[in-house]
Amino acid sequence: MRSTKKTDPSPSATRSGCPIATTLDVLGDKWTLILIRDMLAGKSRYSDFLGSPEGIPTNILANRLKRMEAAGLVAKRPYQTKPPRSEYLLTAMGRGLIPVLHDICQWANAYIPGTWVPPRDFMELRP
Amino acid sequence: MRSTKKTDPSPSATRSGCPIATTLDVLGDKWTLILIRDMLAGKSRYSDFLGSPEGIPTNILANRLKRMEAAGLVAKRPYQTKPPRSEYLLTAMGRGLIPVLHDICQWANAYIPGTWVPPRDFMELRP
DNA sequence: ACATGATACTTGCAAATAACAAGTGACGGC
DNA sequence: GCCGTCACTTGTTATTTGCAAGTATCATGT
Repeated sequence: MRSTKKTDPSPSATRSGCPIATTLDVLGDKWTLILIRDMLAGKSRYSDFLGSPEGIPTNILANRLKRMEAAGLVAKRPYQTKPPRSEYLLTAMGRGLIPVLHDICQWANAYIPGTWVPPRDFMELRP
Repeated sequence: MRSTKKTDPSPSATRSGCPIATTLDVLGDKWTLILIRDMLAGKSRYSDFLGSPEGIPTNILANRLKRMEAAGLVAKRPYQTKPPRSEYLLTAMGRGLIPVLHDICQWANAYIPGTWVPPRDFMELRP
């Protein structure tokens, strides 16, 4: 029998070898890229992510952090033990998405009126 | 009162003005970018999309085509009337996603082993 | 010592969404 | 008329999401 006890990190089955389909299997949802954006903007702690304007629910946040760790996008690193606390940092794989995020921003600014122009330091990030 | 009779094209509420969040509100799911990929590869008809290896369900396909049309990503154009048949073509907005798709392919090829290298003519597409 | 508060989660449950299977309507060919 | 194709729609069930509330671990104040 399958042991699906607590929060399941996710399916992790890929639908095809297509790079686009496989990528969507990893980050094809409404929250994962938001978290990567936050991490690129310097956020690293649970409460940081909760503070973002989109308002991610706590259970979704915990679940996404787990599956992002499982996927290799982020690394969880303890920064103190007394109350056990960790921070979540992007791996090279995670930072590799910077060009994708840049393109998305430019696309949104070009085609969706009302989208904010990102701060320069965000657009100057390099993998 | 709102008339939500048949297949609802979707929510269309944006969570914030962030270009990334707004973009995810439009195409942050597992199927929309797959359809855009297919259209860039020359597919334009309902049965074409059903034939892709990922196996999109028919109701999801109909729903996504509707919301993509509502979002301005695709245009539905009748190509015959006798049995009423239409094709779905990318708009400039839809083709504007080409750089995003290219970056995603390169990212997947770099970080996810086993992903196919896209055909050259796909990687040479320009918006 | 004990209550209060902060941080990082987990759990329960209702609502929304997705997947699967089957059905419908408009034709075209035989 | 009957069969098949294409483009959907309609049920029904399974999975995922969102919201509210609860829990565990410690720090700090009194």
